[in-house]
Amino acid sequence: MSDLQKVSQKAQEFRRREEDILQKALELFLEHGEDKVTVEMIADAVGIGKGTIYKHFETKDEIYLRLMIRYEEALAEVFTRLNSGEEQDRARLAKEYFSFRMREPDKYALFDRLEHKLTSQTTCPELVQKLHDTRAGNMNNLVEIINRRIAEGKLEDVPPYFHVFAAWALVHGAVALHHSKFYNEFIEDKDGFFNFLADIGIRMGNKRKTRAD
Amino acid sequence: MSDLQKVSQKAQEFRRREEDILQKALELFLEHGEDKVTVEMIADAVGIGKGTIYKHFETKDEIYLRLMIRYEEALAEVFTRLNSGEEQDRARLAKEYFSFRMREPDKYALFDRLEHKLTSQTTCPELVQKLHDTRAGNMNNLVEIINRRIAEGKLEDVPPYFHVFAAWALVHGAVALHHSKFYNEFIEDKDGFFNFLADIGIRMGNKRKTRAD
Amino acid sequence: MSDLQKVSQKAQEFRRREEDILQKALELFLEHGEDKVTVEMIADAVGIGKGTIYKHFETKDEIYLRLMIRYEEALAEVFTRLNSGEEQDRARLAKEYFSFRMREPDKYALFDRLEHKLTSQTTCPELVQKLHDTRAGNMNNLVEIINRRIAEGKLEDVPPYFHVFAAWALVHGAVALHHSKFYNEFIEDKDGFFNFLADIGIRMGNKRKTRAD
Amino acid sequence: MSDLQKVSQKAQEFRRREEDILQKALELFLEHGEDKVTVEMIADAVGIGKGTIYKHFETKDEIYLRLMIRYEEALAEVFTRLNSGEEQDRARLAKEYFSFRMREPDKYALFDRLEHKLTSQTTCPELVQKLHDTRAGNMNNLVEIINRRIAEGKLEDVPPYFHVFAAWALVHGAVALHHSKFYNEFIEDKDGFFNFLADIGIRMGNKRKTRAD
DNA sequence: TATGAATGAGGCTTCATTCAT
DNA sequence: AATGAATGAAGCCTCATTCAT
Repeated sequence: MSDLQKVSQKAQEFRRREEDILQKALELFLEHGEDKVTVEMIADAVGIGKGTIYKHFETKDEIYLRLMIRYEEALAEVFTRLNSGEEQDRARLAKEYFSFRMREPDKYALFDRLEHKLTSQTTCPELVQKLHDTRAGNMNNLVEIINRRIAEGKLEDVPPYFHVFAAWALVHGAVALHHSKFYNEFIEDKDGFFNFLADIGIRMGNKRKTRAD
Repeated sequence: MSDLQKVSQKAQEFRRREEDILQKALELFLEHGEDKVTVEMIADAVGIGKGTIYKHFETKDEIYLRLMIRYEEALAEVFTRLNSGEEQDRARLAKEYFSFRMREPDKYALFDRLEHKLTSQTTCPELVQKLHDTRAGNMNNLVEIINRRIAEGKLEDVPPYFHVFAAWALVHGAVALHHSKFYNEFIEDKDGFFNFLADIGIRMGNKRKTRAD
Repeated sequence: MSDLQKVSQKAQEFRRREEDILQKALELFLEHGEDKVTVEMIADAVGIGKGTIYKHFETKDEIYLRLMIRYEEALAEVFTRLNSGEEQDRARLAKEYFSFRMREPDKYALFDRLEHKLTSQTTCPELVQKLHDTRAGNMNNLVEIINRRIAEGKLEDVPPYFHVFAAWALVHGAVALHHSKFYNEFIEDKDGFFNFLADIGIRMGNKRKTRAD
Repeated sequence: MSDLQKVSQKAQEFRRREEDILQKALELFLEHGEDKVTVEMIADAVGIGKGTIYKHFETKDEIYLRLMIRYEEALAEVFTRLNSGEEQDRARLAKEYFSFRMREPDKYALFDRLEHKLTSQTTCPELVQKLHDTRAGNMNNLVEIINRRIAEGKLEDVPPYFHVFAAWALVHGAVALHHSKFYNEFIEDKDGFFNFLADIGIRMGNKRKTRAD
């Protein structure tokens, strides 16, 4: 094997290890709550030394941020995949966006908390920037789709982000509901309820049918 | 002044101080995030010693819980006040419930985070119980109102908590939206957007008008 | 009632309260261990305010010391009572001394611990002095008795405090044994064992019978 | 030096440091009393940071327990060493046991106090277990020896632990005596006294010689 | 005199981060 | 690059003692 190959192999292993760290960190955050998870726990879970973590990430906050970015990037991937496909794929885009978020409510809630934890920080401003950029990209994708559907007369003619955020809010709320111990006790027919909710979501931005329609 | 008066005066001052602590704690939690606020900071803000805090609350967690309970109790008060009034007051109840929550989105979000922080704890189980009881009471009030409106044919005939939670979810989402730095940047016409959202909220559980209607 | 009577009655009540405090403190120390008992707990047990304790005792250490002194004084009383009586009473003195200590092993152990806790302290030096004086008095009483029995040829002719401390040591050891969880598990026939021990105690200072005797 | 060697050297140093901590802690406990010694004081004495202590011991209590176990293990070593030797070595065993305990009375008294402090605790139950196991082992060694001497007719024929605990009690008492400031003042001829005591100890379980013997 | 709210020094423990090997 | 022992700031909580009423 040539030196070049060796180097590239090492680099690859290094990146794979980064994956491992992020993956295990995420699992631990979800299982125990981010506050209870120490850097040492993560290192142990990956099977490496604590110091090694700091070869990959400057601070624990960076781990948080990287996870958030990955989440947002995974979302961008959904868009990319569907956007390059057929017409009907594009139609499914908005739906995919929300189902993506609702699929793992705990994870979503985790990122929501992390968001708050990191707002007032100045560490890694460039990562914060990247996160926002990725989100902005995803947002633009959505807005574009909404715009088309407004043009087609299928959605009420308000600024497109109205629709996006309304849907976002409903999803966000649904997620919060989903993992609230207290409220959960009340909902017996969970499937029934979430169908009801989805139904609302679908109808909610629709152009109101007047008698004249 | 009689001894009895003195005693009662002291007790009153003691309770007022408790108010002070809770009030300042809340302010600090909202300003800096609950994790960054130490017991000493709260004490300093109130202008008392660290130890005094512990005459009122056994644990920092108890401060969290007491704040949550107060919030829920304030809500219960809204119900009590309106429920004892005229018919039109009762009609406003559900609306009040949500406007109450949306009025101070940061506070609402704080309590949402605290909820998560305290779920897996066993400290002060009796306070946790109290919190849940108060909430259950508030919930029952809402359900009752919904039931009447279903009976009047104004709302779709699904289990009443479907309506409650759907609305809850939307409000929750709207709140989250409201204090998310990122999404906030996008929304220029905030009033317009929240009107749009409120509109959806109002329509969303309505009985669907079929052509036959 | 005259003013003088009132004053003396008040003084009496004050002294009775001191008794209460010491009594309850002792009970609590025995029940929970002196380290776990706070001044507030004592005040609550007596049914008075925390500050009142400090009208009677300058520090918590003083409570410790006063209890130790009372213990030693109770012992002195035994001596006084028996010493003023008949000849056979005096014969029982030494025995009484030790049975006094063994009657309440926990109490004895408590004072032993307190002794250590207070050694290096300079607070209340006059009380420490008093404690030592009382003890010295009791010791003298014992020594006197031992001297007589040596003179009668019943005990080995060594300095009298040899006998006193040897017995003291055995009693101390027996007490320690008595409340040691671990060793306790081993001793099944407790009565048998303590009889065996008492037997040794009785014989141990006896003049050794040589063949010539 | 190979990696393996490096690792083992590190591990060795780590264990040596543990020794240091325990040693210094013991010294400080003996000098100032365990209650007055803070974890920080120990760290300073060893010349390390406070946090490092907690890499070795989970709790201050664990330090206490480890010291107690070491003490008991040192005792077990005495047994092992002598038991594997000649017959006359075995004869010295019981004597060694007690001289071991009496050699450092302060240390012995310290462990006695610690015993009391830790009984009602549930922290480190497995260490408590280990302590008790080691003790039980030592106890069995002693009992076995006593049994033989009873069989030889040299000791009174009572359950063997009667002898063990009687001797234990005497030693315990002697130790307590030794470090009691007060009683110490009285004993002028210390060597004479302790010889007297040892003499008693030796005789005390002996089979009583009757005239018929 | 009696009270008990207030105090704050001081203890234990945690854990993100550093750094020598 | 990988390690993990070491660090120490910082947090929570306790409680003997004080003092104004």
